[in-house]
Amino acid sequence: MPLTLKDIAKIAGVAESTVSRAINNKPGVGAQTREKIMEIVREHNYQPNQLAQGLAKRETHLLALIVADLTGPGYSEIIKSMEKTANQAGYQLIICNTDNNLAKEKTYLNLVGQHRVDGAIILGGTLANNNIMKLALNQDELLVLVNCLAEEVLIPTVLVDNARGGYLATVHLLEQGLEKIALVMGPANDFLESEKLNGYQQALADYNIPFREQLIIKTNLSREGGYNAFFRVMKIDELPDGFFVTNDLLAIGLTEAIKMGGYLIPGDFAVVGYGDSIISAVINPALTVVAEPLQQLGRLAAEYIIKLINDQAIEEVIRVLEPELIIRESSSP
Amino acid sequence: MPLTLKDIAKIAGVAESTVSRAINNKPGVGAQTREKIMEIVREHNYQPNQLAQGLAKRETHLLALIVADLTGPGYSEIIKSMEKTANQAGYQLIICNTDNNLAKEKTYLNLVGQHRVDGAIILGGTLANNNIMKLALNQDELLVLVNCLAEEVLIPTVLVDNARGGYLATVHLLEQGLEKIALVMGPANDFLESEKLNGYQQALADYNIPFREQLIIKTNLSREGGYNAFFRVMKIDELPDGFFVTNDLLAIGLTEAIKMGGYLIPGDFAVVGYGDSIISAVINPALTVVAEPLQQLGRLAAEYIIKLINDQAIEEVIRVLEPELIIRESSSP
DNA sequence: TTGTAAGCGTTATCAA
DNA sequence: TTGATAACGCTTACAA
Repeated sequence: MPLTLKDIAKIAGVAESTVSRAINNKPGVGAQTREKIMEIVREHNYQPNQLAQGLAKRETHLLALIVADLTGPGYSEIIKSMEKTANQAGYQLIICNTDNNLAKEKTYLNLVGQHRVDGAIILGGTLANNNIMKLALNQDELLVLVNCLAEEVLIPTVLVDNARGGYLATVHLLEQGLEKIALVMGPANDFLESEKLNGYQQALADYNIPFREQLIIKTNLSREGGYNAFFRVMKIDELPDGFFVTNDLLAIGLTEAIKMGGYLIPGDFAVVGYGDSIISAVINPALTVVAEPLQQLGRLAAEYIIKLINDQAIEEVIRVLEPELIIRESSSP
Repeated sequence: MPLTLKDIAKIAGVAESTVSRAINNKPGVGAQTREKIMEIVREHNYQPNQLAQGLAKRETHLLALIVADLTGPGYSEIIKSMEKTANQAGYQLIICNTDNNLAKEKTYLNLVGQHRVDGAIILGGTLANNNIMKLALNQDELLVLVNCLAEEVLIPTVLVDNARGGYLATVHLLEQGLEKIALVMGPANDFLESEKLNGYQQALADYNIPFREQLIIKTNLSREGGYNAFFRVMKIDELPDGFFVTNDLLAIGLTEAIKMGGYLIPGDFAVVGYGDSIISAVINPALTVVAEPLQQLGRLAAEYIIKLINDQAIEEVIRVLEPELIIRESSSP
């Protein structure tokens, strides 16, 4: 059973309030008394009970990290940097993996409502907008969104400019002299995916290349999806000369299919992927990719929620980060 | 400001203690009263303040997940399953990324001491045995170890039989008719790595193949490490015919080096890796690997710590899980 | 500068 | 079956 503040007060022969002031570096304690108290605190390695502190101050120093699937691409990196930033400010992150399960998501959002946590960060995933809207509007709960976007309601958000990413990838391929660029992407109802499509279209427009619906392959974000996408595209009348793939798994499948078909990358088809995971470097040839600033994403999200908690102003409510093109072998002639 | 138990009591016209009994399904409340109270609870969507509950009951329903590096191989999968199990039992996981920083590790272990969490799970990493020993011995703190092992002190542990993994990999190569099997591994002071070496040696012994120190390449767990390992091994007098690589990154580097040298896998060199990540399937040719039961690892760890918290007996204090060999192209003739 | 005492929202003990 | 009331460990007016 650890020592309590009361114990320390007794040992020091002062009142509890004096000890409280001393350990919280608050004014109103004589230098002598303060030193004496701190001495005892050190000696006994006293640690305040944060539960009691939380109850009295009505704060937990806990943050909920709500994520649909912890194993998502780049999430470890994002979370690591998030945790680091939060920790430096004295906050801890609670893992809330919703498994895309609406009931679980609701339960977790409730943590915020119950004042179990001081705020929540929602990372990626399709948003159950209703839940979030309720939370954000009806109550004064603190939320930050990362790599996803809420409709109809303004919530502080940090995300990567996926349209820009799509634009960069497509322009890069166009600059290689290619004109028939296929886009292999996930479901278009996913906001992140549709943004990449927008960027793709914008690039074509800027280069006066007509948009062809046939070249857009929407599939599920899996290896098989990528694999089949290639053979689907090979059935159209005019074959593509390059591919922009919006996801790692898709890229794996696609490149396998290309090789399986006896074609060369980038000789027959140039390929640009999305997300700079280890996978893109392992794929042969090494994949040119649009890289997202994962660490920055995590850090900013943590900074945002902590600012919110401390009633500090946030410069940009929707903070958009720039992706970067990393050129490797799969796209150079 | 959410409703409190007091508010409910006032509305129901009963004492707080009665409400407490009712919502906690405790005996000593008349059926009528109970129903009336629960009605009001539902109507107002009352949620008990868990901080206050924790203070009164001296439990937080929080678990610390202490990990050296969140981005470790397979950790997402382990953690996901851990979180699921914990959550089903009403516990939440707090992320504690130590960054291999002893000071941070100490701080985090303190969470347990401060009764900020009910228990802690330590996942992988080199152990600062001193810290843990103190915690486990001096105080009655609750700890579970996953994929690491404490010396000198008995702490409930869940881990994969890495010696068995090394054995399986080596025997598989031997069964292919190979006799000169090189082992590319990380630093031998890492318990997990040295276990794999043990398994390797046992396999050789069982097949009456002499152990040759030359064939053991110890390097850092990186892509470059794997790459250089190949060229180091090519300098010895009698070349190997197969490789057992204990890590994904090493495998990437090694296969690159083999191809760079103009050799074929498995024609010239068979390769077996460790850990069934997506990477092993991407490497060309697809890698035969020793796969670890990641989900089981996470689930059991959570179950263990919860049992510990509830004073339930644990069947095996050190629970050893079996790895499994997944045969792909890199090792078949 | 220091102490007293009332909260924070529960649970638990003991009477009634 | 119920209700007061004292904890739990800390913060914070308000007094002294």
